[in-house]
Amino acid sequence: MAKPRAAETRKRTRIQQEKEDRILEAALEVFSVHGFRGSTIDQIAKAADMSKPNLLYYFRTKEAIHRLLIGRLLDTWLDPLREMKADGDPLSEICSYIRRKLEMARDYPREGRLFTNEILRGAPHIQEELRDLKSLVDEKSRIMQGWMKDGRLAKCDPYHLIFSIWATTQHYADFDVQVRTVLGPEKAGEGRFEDAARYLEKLFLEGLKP
Amino acid sequence: MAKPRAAETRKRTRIQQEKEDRILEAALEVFSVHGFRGSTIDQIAKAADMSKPNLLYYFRTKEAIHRLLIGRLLDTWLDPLREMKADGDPLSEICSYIRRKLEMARDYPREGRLFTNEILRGAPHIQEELRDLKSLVDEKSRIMQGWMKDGRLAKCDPYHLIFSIWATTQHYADFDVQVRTVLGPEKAGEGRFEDAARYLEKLFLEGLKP
DNA sequence: AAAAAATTTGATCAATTGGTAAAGATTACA
DNA sequence: TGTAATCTTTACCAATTGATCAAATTTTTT
Repeated sequence: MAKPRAAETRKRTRIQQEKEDRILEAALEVFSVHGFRGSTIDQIAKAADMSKPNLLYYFRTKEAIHRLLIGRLLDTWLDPLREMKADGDPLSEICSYIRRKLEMARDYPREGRLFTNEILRGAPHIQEELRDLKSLVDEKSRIMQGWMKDGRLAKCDPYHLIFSIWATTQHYADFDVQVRTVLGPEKAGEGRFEDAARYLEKLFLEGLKP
Repeated sequence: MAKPRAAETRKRTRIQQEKEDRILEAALEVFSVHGFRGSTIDQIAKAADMSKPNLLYYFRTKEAIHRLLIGRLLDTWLDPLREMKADGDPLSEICSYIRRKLEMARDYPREGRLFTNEILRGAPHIQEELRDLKSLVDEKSRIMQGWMKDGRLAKCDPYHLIFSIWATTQHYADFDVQVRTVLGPEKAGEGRFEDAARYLEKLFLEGLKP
């Protein structure tokens, strides 16, 4: 072939595998901070330690990289919510959900910010996924309403309950700079996530018990 | 004068006043969605319905517009927290704080998103203001700790308590698209803010009562 | 080791972008 | 009403940016 574009080749070579990973890692770093329009291919190439044409050999366009990252993200982003099961104890189910979301904010803050960037922009690339999200939330809301009817969970709006869990946990990824500045040097260590978990657990446990 | 730049003129003319307002309004609209780097002067000029050089007659640079918006924002952003007074009833003070923050998310969502954009980017332009924020939060935290010691508020980490209020209220500005999609056509009307207020009030009231 | 395939690079391009210069149009005011 | 100050526009510039191409280099396969 005269000029193979990496993605078009049948099976992925060792180099392809490695370079693509490096590009995606670099792109996540850059996109999560500057957003799509605010990021340049040069920036990403530099972060991946390769030349711009070389990067474009693996991904035809900037958008292709972004699309792949976003797609990959949404795939795993909702797993914690999916795991919430109707046959568990309501308050424990909610607490584990909070804990899992908080772990994601701690372990994958860049993915979280990538998502927030996208939503802030009006979610132009993920309209469809947002509709999937809606049906998942609808389903889990019905579960919660069942719990409320049985008197095992305080009566409240399950949608806003879910929003409040998303908001309080995602906050530690998106507003990380602010959180660390406000906590100050002594309280801003990695222990802040445990402090947050302890506080949130108490808030939701007391706030939602029937 | 050969070529006066509007800002340098002694007193502001009628036209200056009006045009600058229009520019700032347009810039808020654009910046709050696309962030600083993602926004172009052309976009802003178009939104303000004037030519690019005309816009640049009033503000020398894109950054000057952004700086002014950010500065103006931070000035009022913390007012709700400042209003929280030690001599009120703890739970009512916290509830009013939540209500005020929620009103800001409803009435000034663009300002909220402008702020979030800035923080997501690592807050490059507001390091100083963030330190002011810290001392305000430190002060209010001490008030809350006093309340806890007196048994008028559940014992918990006051910093994370404040974070959770910021997060849950700001969420309705930043994640507006997601909120409206998930709520669906019937529940996503303006009433969603009252639903949110009702839910949050209950959560924090029950979760934080001693 | 030679041929074939895959990868990398340097030069380059067209479009966009932030910003300027200067001439022309409008407004305020004596 | 005349004129000086203010405002607006047209034309333009230099830098950046997303992307391409062909040639050079490296890796894999035979």
